[in-house]
Amino acid sequence: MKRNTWQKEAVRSALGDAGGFVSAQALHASLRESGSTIALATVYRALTGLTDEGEADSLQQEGEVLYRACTPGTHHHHLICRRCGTTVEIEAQPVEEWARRTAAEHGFTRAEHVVDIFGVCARCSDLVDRASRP
Amino acid sequence: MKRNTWQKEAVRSALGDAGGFVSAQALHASLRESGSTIALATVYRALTGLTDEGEADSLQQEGEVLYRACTPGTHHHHLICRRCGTTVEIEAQPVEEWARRTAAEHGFTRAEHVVDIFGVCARCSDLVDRASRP
DNA sequence: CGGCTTACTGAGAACCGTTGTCAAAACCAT
DNA sequence: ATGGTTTTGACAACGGTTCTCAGTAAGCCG
Ligand SMILES: [Zn+2]
Ligand SMILES: [Zn+2]
Ligand SMILES: [Zn+2]
Ligand SMILES: [Zn+2]
Repeated sequence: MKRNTWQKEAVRSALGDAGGFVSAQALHASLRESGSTIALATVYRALTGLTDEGEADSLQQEGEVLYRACTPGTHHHHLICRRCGTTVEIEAQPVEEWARRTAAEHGFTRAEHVVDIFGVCARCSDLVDRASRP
Repeated sequence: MKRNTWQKEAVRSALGDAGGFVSAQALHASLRESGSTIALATVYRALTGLTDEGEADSLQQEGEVLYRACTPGTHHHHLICRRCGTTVEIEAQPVEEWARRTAAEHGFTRAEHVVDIFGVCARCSDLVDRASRP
């Protein structure tokens, strides 16, 4: 039987607070900073669990896996700030259809797709602009 | 000054022969099998170089980076067989526009996008079907 | 051609994110 | 409370990639 522990809850909650995509290590660090004694391996295990249960999405960037608390049960994509990780969930029916059609046209079966947009969010763009101007 | 070595040429050629996405380690293994004495680190260095010069595309899958010799100078996406790595380059103007518009709508700047379709190619689908049928 | 500079290579160590191991802790049905 | 079982924490191990550095060899110049 699956058990509930404060560690799992702490990870779920910290992931929610993060707002955007974060790495397991970053999440672990922020938990420790707020006084938690949770172990790194436990954070990894909790994140894997959340992902399996559909409560979190994950993606790979620069050799590490990033996680985010996402709306469960919905197929969606992401618009992610490269600077601060802030993320917007986006749906795009046209893209879904295009993907399905393209795969079929080339005889591919069991097709999945990866569609993500990386950019610099409004707030971060602002900060960059300000910094580069005297 | 940049120099030409048989090692770089060997990697370029092997990558071309591969046809689809392959890992640095797989490429190294296949080079050794065909008698080459090239070192693994050199394969990594050559692939990094080819990627920087736009002669190869790369993507991450399951914790490793895969490379492919791609049409240089063109923006395109990929339809990739999960089983054999066979890859088709695809262009999708509607998706390009959608990505640009979506980023702009949310105030994101310097937007890039990742759009790839993973599936099982016709040949591999065939093999799977045959195998699962008596 | 032969020498010289300097980029490149090979071998292995180091690195880093992640997963495995196992004894100790803690959850929870009874 | 008790006991069977899951989960945790500390640390070792792992796998892909990068770094280090001494030795090799491109390619320029005479
Ligand atoms: Zn931002
Ligand atoms: Zn989709
Ligand atoms: Zn295939
Ligand atoms: Zn595109």
